[in-house]
Amino acid sequence: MLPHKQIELKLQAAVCAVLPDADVSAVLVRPCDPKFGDYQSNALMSLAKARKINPRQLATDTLAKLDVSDVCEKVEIAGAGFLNFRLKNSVLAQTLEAAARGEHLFFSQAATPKTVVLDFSSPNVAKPMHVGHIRSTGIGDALQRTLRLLGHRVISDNHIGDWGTQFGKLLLGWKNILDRPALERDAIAELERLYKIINAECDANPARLDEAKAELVKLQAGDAENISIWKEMIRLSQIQFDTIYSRLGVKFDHALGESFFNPWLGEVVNELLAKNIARESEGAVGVFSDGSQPPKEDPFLVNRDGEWAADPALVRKSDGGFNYTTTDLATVDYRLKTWSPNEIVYVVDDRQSGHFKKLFLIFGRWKPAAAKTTKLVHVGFGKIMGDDGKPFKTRSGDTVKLGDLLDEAVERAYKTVCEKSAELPEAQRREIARVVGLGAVKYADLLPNRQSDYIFSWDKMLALQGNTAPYLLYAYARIKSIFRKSAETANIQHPTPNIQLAAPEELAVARHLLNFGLTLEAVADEYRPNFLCNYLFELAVHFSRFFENCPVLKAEDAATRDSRLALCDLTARVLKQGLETLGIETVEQM
RNA sequence: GCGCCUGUAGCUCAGUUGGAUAGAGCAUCUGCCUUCUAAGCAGGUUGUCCCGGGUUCGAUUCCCGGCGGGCGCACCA
Repeated sequence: MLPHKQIELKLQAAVCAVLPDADVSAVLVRPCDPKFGDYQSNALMSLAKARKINPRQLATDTLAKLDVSDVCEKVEIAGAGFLNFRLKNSVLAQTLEAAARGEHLFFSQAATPKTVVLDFSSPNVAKPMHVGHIRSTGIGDALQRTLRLLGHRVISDNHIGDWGTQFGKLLLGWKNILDRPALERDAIAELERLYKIINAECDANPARLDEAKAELVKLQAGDAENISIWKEMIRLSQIQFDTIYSRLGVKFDHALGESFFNPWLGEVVNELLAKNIARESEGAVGVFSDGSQPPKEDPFLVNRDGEWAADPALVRKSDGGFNYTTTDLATVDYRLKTWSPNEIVYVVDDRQSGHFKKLFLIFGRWKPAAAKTTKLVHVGFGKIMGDDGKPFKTRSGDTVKLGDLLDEAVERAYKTVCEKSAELPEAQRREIARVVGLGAVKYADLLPNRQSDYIFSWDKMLALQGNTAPYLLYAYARIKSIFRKSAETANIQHPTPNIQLAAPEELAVARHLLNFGLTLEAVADEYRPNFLCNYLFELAVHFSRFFENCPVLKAEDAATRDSRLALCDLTARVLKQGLETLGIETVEQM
């Protein structure tokens, strides 16, 4: 067990001894400013506050019941009632030695593994994947990797947009103005062309719109020709998705598109009607407020000119068609029945938060028992903006295609690699550029707090200094370089390492390594990969200082050298594991 | 109009149960490559945490009211 966890458990026991009825689940030990110690707990102050007792007295009483002398120096009470813990140097070294023997990598498996359905990426058939998809795909994949690393069971499901009204227009276009050679050259571009032309025609000409609707009705009725064209459009789109996902290294367990849930939509609506959760209104069927919460917080109500008016979630249109709320409900039901998850997590643009609020409330009314055991979570994120502060577009004002974006990132990285490492063979420079370019895009997307919009900047993500993927990859490559040199040198052996921490730079790296697991847990709890980005950046900074100040291969003696080699190796392993968890590859040399 | 999100250094952004003197990168200035990769390191400068109240030992964080920005508001997803 990692030292901070030992301290935490003992502290909780001590608090129990002093305050037997206290809820100690919030009594936590967190890393803190090094001037105070390695770890700190401020939980006693809030406990004391709730009980109106003197916090310093509580700290003193707790400390009397607390014996952490096996792992810590003397515990200090500071300020209004902080407890400051400083690890014994020997404990730090032992923890690192255990890691060097492969017993752990500074994190542990979750005590109670969860089953989590992760819904992310969700591109649309017949449309190019664009820059917006990087967010859902990257964040979702990082969460998938983090949860799995911590021992949770993850079912990732790509809820592809393969059904809906747009297919009426696409079918009309396919039948009338399809350019076969163009389709073979670039299927998605051709499908996009069809859609744009027909869409414009429909806007201008109601008769054309009726034709499109007729094609859609035929498709929904199972017309053989329309079904086969529709399937072909899905197949062509899937090729595009697969190409992108393979470049990004993203994998899904399932890709159950919207159409998969078609058979159950009518049933869902009937059930909602039967249970009086939904009712008819203006020919459509919708779920309305049940008055269970104050109007201000009720998403089924909207205030118009001082009056509270209904703002229902429609589940069946007046023409008999279904809405995406219906599909999402059928999807929830399927997931419950198939995987019995503890959580279903949707990694979707924040703009859809209203939809999810309604969806989750309907779920609670529709499946009250399941709602007690399964938590639905919307992990939202902001938009990507251009440097003009407006949504990120190409110069000509089009959306930026994801494939083009990745190409450009790799190309820009290639130019830099050629400047910095001209001596490396061409193929290796290409490979470095691929890893650095893709890594830079992913890292830049994961670094900001997901809920805020961020400004997309080639220069920032590939500037190769500061908090960027290239900086982290560079730190990793520098470590690997030491080991290449070490292998070249005769007479150097690395037996079971005996870790000795003396220099402040060594201690800083060592302490930071110990917090890897805490960081992973925070990422999983809050669904925030940016915590891991910042952790890895700090690790790289600590390592770079160590690298500058502490010679490894030229250390004063063999014991120091071997200890430092072990520290290098552990740093490399955490960097690699951490980057991998963000979906970013590493290179041995750059 | 109503609701949701947001406002932190010149710029781009972090800020983990409310916690100690609010941090990083960029930019800018100054040093450091016959020594393991200088895509690096060391140091200097940088703040009305939008404004005003409230809660309390303590507020960038929580509550209320303003102001500014973004987004969403019945048959698209």
